[in-house]
Amino acid sequence: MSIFALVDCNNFYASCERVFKPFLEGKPVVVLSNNDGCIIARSNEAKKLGIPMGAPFFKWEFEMRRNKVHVYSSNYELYGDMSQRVMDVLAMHCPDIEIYSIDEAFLLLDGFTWQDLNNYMLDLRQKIKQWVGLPVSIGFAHTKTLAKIANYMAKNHSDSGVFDLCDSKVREKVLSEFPIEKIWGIGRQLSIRLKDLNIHTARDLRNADPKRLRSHFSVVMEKIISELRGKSCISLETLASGRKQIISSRSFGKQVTKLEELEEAISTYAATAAEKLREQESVTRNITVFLHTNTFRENSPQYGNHANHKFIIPTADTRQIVTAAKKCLRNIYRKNYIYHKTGIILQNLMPDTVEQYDLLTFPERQQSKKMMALVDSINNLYGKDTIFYCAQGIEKPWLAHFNKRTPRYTTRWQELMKVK
DNA sequence: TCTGGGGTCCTAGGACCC
DNA sequence: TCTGGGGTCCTAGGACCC
Repeated sequence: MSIFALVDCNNFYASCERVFKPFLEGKPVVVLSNNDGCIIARSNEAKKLGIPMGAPFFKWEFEMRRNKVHVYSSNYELYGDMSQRVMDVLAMHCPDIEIYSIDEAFLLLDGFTWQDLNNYMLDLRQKIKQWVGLPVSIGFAHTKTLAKIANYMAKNHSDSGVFDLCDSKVREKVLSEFPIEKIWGIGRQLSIRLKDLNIHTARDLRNADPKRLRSHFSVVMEKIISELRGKSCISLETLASGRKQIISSRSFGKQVTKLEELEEAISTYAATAAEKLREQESVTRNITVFLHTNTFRENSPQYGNHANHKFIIPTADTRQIVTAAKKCLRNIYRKNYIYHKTGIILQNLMPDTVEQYDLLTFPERQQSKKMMALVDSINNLYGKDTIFYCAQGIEKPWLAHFNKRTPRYTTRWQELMKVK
């Protein structure tokens, strides 16, 4: 039987802020989303104050000030870099690693069973704390779904920060008390329907009839049951397989009504998406552009729409993608609305090596690739947006704001920490 | 003034083909 | 005048995840 570990950083964004501000240790910390809109990360102290995940900042501002909560805008560049450092340490300790999200990774420990896994994981945890400065929790078990549960236990019911769910007696006890809505893949809707069937705990679900539940729900539910039984159905996806779609969108930092501003915004997002596309060495065949007003403002007139463009020859050229995106935007733009958000989705991605040559466009395509490679290399060397497309705008009045962002200590020379 | 952003997978249903 | 059955592909929408 295989053994999977799930390594998960504790309160990742809040912990990243603490690395560079040690005085935050033991104090409540929260991190906000774009535009300082919602609370998206909380330290344990902030959780204890009852501040919920995803709550709008303005509703909690007073309460947080009263409790001296330290509030930061999100600093994705910093978090991305810190994440990379954690993943590097993990990769040094286990060759089979799947980076599942910015703060989580699965490890396949099959080759390590000759030693005491618990000690190996304790040591790994200690090294990440010492070398990167971040606290992590590690759970391990025979399937990924069980490893998720083990990780929950490590985080909430273990002093060491490591939890072993391989032992059948321990597993039986944990599953019998583990609520279904906390199981990986069971969200709000599914847990309501499962409870109607008198299934309340992970043990109840494990003991249920997989075929019957498959007909009630879907093949996903059948897999979850197998995983709970210790039969691995969800394998480790070690290859960076490349995304199947790329989205780039943001809410605006102010009210936007003019087409010109929307065009700048969509050009900016299109350029970002195209960069990501080239990074994973893909081309897109199909893009969707959407825009909409603020659905929370029920009293102002609402409008939302989307438009599609197909490329005859798949592309990763920012110029083509920006042009197509602007064309889509003009098709769906209507005057006299206050817009809140626009964005672009690149779909039907394929490797850029699979080229459908066209006798006439071949040379043009080679030029395009060279041009884009040059732009990317300049921006990689000297920093993002060293050169950019005029269509993206210069002043960008529509840009989201981050009023409480900390310096990007690890990725910008100008923002390097100063020691006095 | 102020409510995030970026993903995946599955299913149902329509269009189309033979 | 009548109109089956099987298959594929695509899209929209729902549910979930971090």
